[in-house]
Amino acid sequence: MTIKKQKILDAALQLFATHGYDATPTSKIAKEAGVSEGLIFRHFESKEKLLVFIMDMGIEKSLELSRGVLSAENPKEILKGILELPFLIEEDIHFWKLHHALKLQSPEYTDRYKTFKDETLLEIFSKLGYKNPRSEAAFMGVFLEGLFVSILSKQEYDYEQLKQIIYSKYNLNE
Amino acid sequence: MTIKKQKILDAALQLFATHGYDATPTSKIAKEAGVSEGLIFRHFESKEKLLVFIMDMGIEKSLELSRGVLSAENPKEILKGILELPFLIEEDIHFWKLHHALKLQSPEYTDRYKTFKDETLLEIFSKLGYKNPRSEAAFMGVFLEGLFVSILSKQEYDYEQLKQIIYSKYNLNE
Amino acid sequence: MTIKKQKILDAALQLFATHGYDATPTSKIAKEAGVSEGLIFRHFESKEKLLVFIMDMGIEKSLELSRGVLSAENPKEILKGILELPFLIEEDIHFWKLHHALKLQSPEYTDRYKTFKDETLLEIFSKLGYKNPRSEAAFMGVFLEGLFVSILSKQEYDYEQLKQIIYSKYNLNE
Amino acid sequence: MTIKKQKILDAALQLFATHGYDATPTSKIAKEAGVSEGLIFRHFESKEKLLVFIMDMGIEKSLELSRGVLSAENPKEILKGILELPFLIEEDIHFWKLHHALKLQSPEYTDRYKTFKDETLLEIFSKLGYKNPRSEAAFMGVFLEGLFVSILSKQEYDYEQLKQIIYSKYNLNE
DNA sequence: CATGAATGAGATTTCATTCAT
DNA sequence: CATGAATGAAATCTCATTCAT
Repeated sequence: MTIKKQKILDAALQLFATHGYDATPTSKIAKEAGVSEGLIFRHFESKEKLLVFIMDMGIEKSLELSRGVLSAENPKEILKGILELPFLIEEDIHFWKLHHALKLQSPEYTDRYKTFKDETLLEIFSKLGYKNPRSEAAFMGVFLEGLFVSILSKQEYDYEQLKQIIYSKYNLNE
Repeated sequence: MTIKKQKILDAALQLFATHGYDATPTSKIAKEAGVSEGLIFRHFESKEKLLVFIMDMGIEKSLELSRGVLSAENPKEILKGILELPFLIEEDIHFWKLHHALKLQSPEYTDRYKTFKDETLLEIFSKLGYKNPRSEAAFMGVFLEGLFVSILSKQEYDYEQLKQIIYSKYNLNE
Repeated sequence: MTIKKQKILDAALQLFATHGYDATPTSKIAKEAGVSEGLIFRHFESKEKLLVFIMDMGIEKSLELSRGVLSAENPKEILKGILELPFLIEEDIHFWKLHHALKLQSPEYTDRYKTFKDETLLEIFSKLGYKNPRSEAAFMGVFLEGLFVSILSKQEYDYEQLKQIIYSKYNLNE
Repeated sequence: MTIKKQKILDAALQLFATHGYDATPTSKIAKEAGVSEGLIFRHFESKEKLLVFIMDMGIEKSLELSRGVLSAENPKEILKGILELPFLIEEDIHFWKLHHALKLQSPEYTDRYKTFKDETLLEIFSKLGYKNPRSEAAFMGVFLEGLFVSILSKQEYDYEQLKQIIYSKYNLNE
């Protein structure tokens, strides 16, 4: 990976996240990256493949991070870890903004992560012995989704108290 | 409102929602609406003003609907009503998809609704006598946000059970 | 057919014929036609479809002309007519230059005419009662091909004498 | 001549012949030759000089071949030899396809061969004692041209019979 | 001799917008 | 009110060529 290729990736991610994929011309990416416009196409063939590359990389990284969190032994620890995940997006905020923007209108770019998330939650609550794990997984899925969006849109909630509500619901404080 | 103007609005909303504002050319709107491209500009001046028109109309309608729900006397009834709101979007699914898509990347089009929602929730939980209404409002805000997104993205959860979790949390079943 | 659309066709045919399809940018066509570059694509969608349109039109016109010549009663008159065809290309010289240029490298644009020509020659010599009509058709096909190319490349031959050689071969003089 | 230089020549000739000079990017030549794009320019300076090199080489080879054929003593033998020339192009089919493609639209690359051909034919028929050698040369020129094109475009004629027609015309069977 | 990253000019195409009818 | 021809700016993409290694 040459420096310039990396600069293109950085610039593209930031611009796609901030203004949207369709609203971002390759000329702007090139300028932001300090690179000729042609180089984008030498490295990525097309604007869309650049997007795919960015999404694949980001999802791969996220999956790795998530798998780390989920490798804990104690199921309650895993649940605590999952609750922390939304707060770990800060450093990848651009990726997650883009991810979120694509989710509804171009789900093909984000499906891989969605599948992983759904399956993981279901597994967790099965392991925890809930009699209706599917229902609990749904609740957590919905709540986590809302948490993600709230953090992404910089809602100024008291997130510690929010977490407490979940902690007491699942007896995570003991 | 002539028939053709309405057709333009319908086509634009559907296309903006499905593919995104930037990814939708006016030519496609015109074709979908069965109308000449020029007519769009005669009625709405510019593509952006067409978007603003659509968003304003949609938000107005939503506020009206919400105000209906919120006019109930009993605060618990209001809360029940709020919980139903995410399920009422089905018929305005295009508007809400678009709303959601704009929220993060072009918040200027959606701020009016957001402000309304935040203030309303806070007021409800104050009325209900919670000692920390801001915190409960945050929880419900986050949960509702997740619920919206889940419904928008056609997640096949068992939403009745989900509601029950909230119902028991706030003793809405009595 | 608006005037400008016709101007585009004229300019494109002339430039494609003179410099080749690939060597002719649409910007040059637009300038030559006195038209905005975008208009080319409004009318023809793509540069290649513009080429197809030109070729189809030209072939249609040629087939019509040819059918006129071939409608004579007397088979010898028909043969005379065929021999005149290469000399009728002067007014469509641009089309035929382009036709010739595409024949070997992009035969898909010219096949329709080729098929017509082959079948017609065979039919003629069958009607004339030659015992080996296929062979005579081949000879005339080859000779006509050479004649076309020679005229296209402005070879300064004495074409009257050339015709005489064929006339005496097939006894067309009596 | 290094192996790689030769590979570039082979690939370029094949691609120029098949798709045309303008339609062939240097990147494709490089890929086809299994060579870096830069190497093309190290060896040939520019794409156009590569074309010139190819054409000059090919014409030189053709002239040599032709001179062999024409060195026969008996003028009728020479004529027979000339009639065979179109059938010798099989092994240089790519060169001749390219030659043919350039003839009308970029004659500067092919003039050398044309001049040679015209002068040679005239000389032959003068030596053979025809009273109108120019006219016979024209006829043969036209016929040969047609023969070349027919063979290049893989027309499935019975070429033996075609040759016989010429053989009897010039009493070459004696 | 050879590579491959990089450029910049230009090619094709798209698209919001204008305007005469 | 409505059309559709036309524009011009900008978007995506291509490609011959250069250059450091």
